[in-house]
Amino acid sequence: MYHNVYFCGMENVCKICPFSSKTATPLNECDFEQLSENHVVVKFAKGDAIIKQGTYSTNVAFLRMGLVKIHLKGPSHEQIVRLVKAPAYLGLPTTFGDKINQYSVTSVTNAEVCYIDITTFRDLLKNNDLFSYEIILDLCRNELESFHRCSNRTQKQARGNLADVLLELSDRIFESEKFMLPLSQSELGNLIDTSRESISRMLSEFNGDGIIRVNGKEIEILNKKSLIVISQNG
Amino acid sequence: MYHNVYFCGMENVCKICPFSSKTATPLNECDFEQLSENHVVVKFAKGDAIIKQGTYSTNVAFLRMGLVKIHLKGPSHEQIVRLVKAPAYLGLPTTFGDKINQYSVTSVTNAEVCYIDITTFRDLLKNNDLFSYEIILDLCRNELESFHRCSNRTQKQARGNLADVLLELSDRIFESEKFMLPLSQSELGNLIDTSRESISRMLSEFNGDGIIRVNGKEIEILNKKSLIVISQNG
DNA sequence: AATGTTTTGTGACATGTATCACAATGTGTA
DNA sequence: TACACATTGTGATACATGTCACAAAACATT
Repeated sequence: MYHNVYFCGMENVCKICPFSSKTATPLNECDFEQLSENHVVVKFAKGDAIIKQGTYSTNVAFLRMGLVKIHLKGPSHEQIVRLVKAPAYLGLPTTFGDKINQYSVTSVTNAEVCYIDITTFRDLLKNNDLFSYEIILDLCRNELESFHRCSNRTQKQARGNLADVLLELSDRIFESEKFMLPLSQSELGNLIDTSRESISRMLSEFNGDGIIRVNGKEIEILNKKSLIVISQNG
Repeated sequence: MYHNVYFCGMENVCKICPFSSKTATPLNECDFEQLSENHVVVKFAKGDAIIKQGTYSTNVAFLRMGLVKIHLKGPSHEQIVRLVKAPAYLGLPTTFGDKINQYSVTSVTNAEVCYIDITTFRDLLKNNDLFSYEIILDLCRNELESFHRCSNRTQKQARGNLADVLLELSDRIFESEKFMLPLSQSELGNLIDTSRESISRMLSEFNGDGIIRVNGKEIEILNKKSLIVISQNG
């Protein structure tokens, strides 16, 4: 675990803007200056805790690089609620809520997080309509995603959910048919609400059926269509 | 099903403000005038569809009175993702997203909804920092709630989830130990991801154990402590 | 290389709950 | 009042998946 903290110069601040790649928010001169003076970048190694449930937080965290998992203590075990890929803001509910982190965020790959002073962030929201609008857009997208995820997870059975995750990793996270599993099998279990053993059995099954090829942590999707079918059959 | 549409005069507009009862947003004179000219109130009877998944929407809906359910088509059946009590905005993700409603909203009691023209609403956001801030706060709260709900629903078994819902109805929705179930048993099943039959059996069980008293749709909570224990045991 | 620790594979078994079936009861409507 | 239709109660059965147990493999550390 290493923390490499450094202050950003102007040349790095721009990395904050493309928060939503589709509709990047232009910041004006003044905004730039404010930001460059009030934020700090921290590097995290794979597995490091970026945000810890229950702790106090006074900064806004912007994930500028890497992949992280959002997880929280459930009634019976730790639950991973989603994977988040840079660029994205982390822990906004804490920023606008009671300042106590309601969930943990842990890096799944090496990651870089940019911390912005909370008052600077709020001023930015106040003075930059487009910026607030972006934040609202993002929160709305998350809400929809939560709804869909919730209805999927609870209605499908384990095979379907695992197929979903494999497709998500391939399509959205790594954008490749072949990738290294960023999570252990028990983490995958926590993500789709099933046991470690079931994950192991299902991966073997998919492998045996020629749908994927498993080689250690390396996964190659051989038959995407089958995966989609599995993911759709309840 | 009856629709009683009427335009609001100034005296009604104020009902829009207490969107978050804790931190009501003060609107200035100008805002008031804009709003009173650009919104319409519609009454819905119990069971009416307020928003229908898949339809196009150009208005912001503000639930000023009543109780509604948010539900969407899941892979195997309709799923109720949450109950929402007035006052609250409905369908914000649609407002800020692609204008196609991603979920349905149906009234569970009689309800009154105030429709605000979308551009008026956006202008309001632009010109009123506090207002945008309220919206962001609300969305953040929803995100947290979604996370917790998701981890509860998937980790607890049916008894625990039913206990949860009964407690929520008593504490948050009706604020009374005794209330009429606003949903049928199959709707309750869709809410906590279990079958209609299981709901029936569990209600009988709770009734037999003296934890609640069931009389038709009327429920009285006799032993809240037991319900809490049940809700916490996975 | 040797050793301890974490992760993975797989069998046997227990169990919560979905599903089917059908009766009973409640509710709205002509 | 009567009839159709939706809701609820309850038994019998099936099955997906959690849990336990233990071996094999992978990985890290000295």
